[in-house]
Amino acid sequence: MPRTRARDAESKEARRAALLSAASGLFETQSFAQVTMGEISAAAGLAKGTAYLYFTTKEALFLALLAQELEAWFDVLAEAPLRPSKDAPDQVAALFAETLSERPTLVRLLGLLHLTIEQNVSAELVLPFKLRLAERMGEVGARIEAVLPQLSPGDGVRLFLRAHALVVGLGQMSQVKPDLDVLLAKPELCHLKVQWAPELRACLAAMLRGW
Amino acid sequence: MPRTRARDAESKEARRAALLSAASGLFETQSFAQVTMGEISAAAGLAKGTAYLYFTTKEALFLALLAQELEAWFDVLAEAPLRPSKDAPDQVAALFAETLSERPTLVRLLGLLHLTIEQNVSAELVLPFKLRLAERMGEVGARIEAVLPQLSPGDGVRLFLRAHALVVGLGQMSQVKPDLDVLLAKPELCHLKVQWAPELRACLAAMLRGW
Amino acid sequence: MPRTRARDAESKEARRAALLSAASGLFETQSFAQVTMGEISAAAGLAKGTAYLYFTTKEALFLALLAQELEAWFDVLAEAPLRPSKDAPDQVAALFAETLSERPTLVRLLGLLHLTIEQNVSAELVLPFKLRLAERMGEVGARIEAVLPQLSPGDGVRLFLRAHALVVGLGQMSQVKPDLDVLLAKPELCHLKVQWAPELRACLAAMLRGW
Amino acid sequence: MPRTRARDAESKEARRAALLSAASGLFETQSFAQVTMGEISAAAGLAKGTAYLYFTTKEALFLALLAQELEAWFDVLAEAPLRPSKDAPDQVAALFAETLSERPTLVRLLGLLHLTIEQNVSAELVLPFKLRLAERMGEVGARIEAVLPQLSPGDGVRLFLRAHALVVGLGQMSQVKPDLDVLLAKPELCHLKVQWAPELRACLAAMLRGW
DNA sequence: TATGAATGAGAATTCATTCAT
DNA sequence: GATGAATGAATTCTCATTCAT
Repeated sequence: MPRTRARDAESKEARRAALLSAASGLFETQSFAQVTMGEISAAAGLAKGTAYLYFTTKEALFLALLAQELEAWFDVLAEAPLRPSKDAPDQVAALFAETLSERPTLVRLLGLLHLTIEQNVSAELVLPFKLRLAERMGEVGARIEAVLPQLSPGDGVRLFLRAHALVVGLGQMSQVKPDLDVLLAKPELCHLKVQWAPELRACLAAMLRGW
Repeated sequence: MPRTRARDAESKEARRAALLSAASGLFETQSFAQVTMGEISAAAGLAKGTAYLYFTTKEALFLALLAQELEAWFDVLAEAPLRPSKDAPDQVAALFAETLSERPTLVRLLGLLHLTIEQNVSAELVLPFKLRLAERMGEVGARIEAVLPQLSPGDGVRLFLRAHALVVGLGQMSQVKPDLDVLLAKPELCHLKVQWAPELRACLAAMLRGW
Repeated sequence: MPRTRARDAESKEARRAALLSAASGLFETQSFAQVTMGEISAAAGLAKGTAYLYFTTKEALFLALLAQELEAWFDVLAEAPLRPSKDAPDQVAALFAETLSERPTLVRLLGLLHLTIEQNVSAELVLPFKLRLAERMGEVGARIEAVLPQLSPGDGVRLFLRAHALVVGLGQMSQVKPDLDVLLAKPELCHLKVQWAPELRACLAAMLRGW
Repeated sequence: MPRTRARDAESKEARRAALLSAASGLFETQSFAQVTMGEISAAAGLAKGTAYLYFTTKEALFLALLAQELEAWFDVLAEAPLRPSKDAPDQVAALFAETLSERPTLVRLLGLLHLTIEQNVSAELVLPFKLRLAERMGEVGARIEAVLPQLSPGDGVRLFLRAHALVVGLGQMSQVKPDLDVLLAKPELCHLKVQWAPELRACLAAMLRGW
């Protein structure tokens, strides 16, 4: 165990990253409630209390993780090829659906943001997160506005918010208990089944076409 | 204490209704986790154990409450005037947004359905709920299909599912902590504010127009 | 369901027997705590409250069951061939071990008698049970005394009490959790394994030889 | 509240011992079920949760208490004077009966071992307990084998197991409810009375004589 | 900075028993 | 005699967070 003390900013940042990485790994196979601060610390090679030197609460830690994941996602969106065309709505919708499908952790964290994370983190901590989020949504949103003539300025950000809502809502609907899933196979109920990615894409595409 | 016993089916139904009503009242001002079975029973004038004669679990009780609320909502939708016209998409969207705005309990229960309720209730109890839900969505969905030429058969049900996702997602986004709400007033962040009803309406209208 | 009322002593006795039989059947596969009065009543085709017309408590019901089982066991012992001989101790020990092996319900009930049953039944109810028990132990005990010269008058009853203690103690020791049973296979621990019937027989035989 | 923290192994052992001592004290006048973890912690001057830093479950705590009591008992047996003689069986029996009479807590814990403790403790925790038990039974058992020619190698351990069964069985039989105890004074029933220590001694002595 | 022992709140559920009808 | 709705007591264990060293 690193009895060594992170003195310089660099090694402190390394500790922080180790904690985030550990949390991310554990969150892949367990729910937010199941992942404990003790496990995260241990997986990062630190003592329980040490985690609290870097993150004020468990929720703050996951907020940082979400910020990291979002940053990476926006990076991808910022470089994605976008060209004005008559099927631009579908292009954009597919871009969202595909890039998010590859990021299940991000999707699950987005489902935690409002109900779990924001409710247990001080406003001072959320503020920079929100500011950065607004910045990047504005930046990438502008690129999207550029290829979709029906979007007015500011609608790019709004698209992100609507997509967020769909991601969260559809995410919940597709997490079905196995024994219930069996029942949903009945012909009367099979219409209630929701496939996350195709549904997200279809919703976004329709929404953009009709914007 | 009411040593009186609900003997006939009628008075038993009254007890059941009293419990649902008590739960509904408590749920208005508290979260699902905060409302306890003890409180519900007491509010209904019954002993703690009595609630379990009518509902196998806390989740089963709230599932029944949701079923009741949904039934009432579908009743309203089934009688709402719907006429084919070029702004039918907006009419339908407005109908959803308005009727749901008046039913905050229903909206919050919908947010509980997949993550909390269905995960803790036996499949046998969910099955009739789902069947009835499918039935009514089919019934009202058909009415909606009739006024929206772009909807194919079955799209009515799909519309309900997509609306459900939006309701849940937007519902979470609009539950903002007061201190955070203050910060969202800043000019850089005000775009992130989500007003539930107008947003739901706009999303649904756009989606239907572009269906 | 028998809405018919047991008026005469005969049909009342039939009800009583039905309850005992139901309890016995359920107790074969479940523990005392797991068997509920509701289950017993239902299995006997009666309502829950009706069981309390025949037995004042759950423990009283099981005391009656034990009395029944004991009576049958004593009947067998009373007719078992017993002949004085130099290996009479082993004969008697074998008789106990074999007849009890065939009566697992009796063995389990004996383990319940002191800790569970007698602690929750009024003394007035235990008295006739004890009197009858003393009577039969005296009766069969005398037969045993007759073939074992080392036994003085009264030692037959004492033998029963000691056998009871062994039955209970060995009974507990042979109920080992499956995962623990695996560990007991180790060479260092295999000596700790106890086989109920052979051990009971060996203990009783040695005890009688050395009486 | 003792915000003081047991830092070194020594003070941690002291905390452990304090918990065991507290549990032992409470168990003297209450049953296992009546003694709560909260009471134990409080009696040890600790918070409820702290007990779980030292023992994974309530049963694990009582298993440790039993181990401690057994260790002390075996220490006494290991140093008890044992000499071969024609009344060695009675000597050994008396040794068991007397030393156990002085240890009512040990006797009651032995009655808990199979039914309550082992059923609720992980096999990993029971294993070292069993191994140590086998070791000490072997050690003291060998001493006993040395003074009793009728015992073959391994019979010492077997003696302990049989004694355990008797201890448990007789222990239950001598825990009679006061009101029942009055009835047992009747001349027809006084034969059913069991005095724990003399009876244990007599049983063991006879068993050893007839081994 | 790092540690890790100490803290303490928090709620669903079962089932023997009763008693009004 | 039969019913069955109503009663209500009772307790473990987890884990985020703190803070003395």
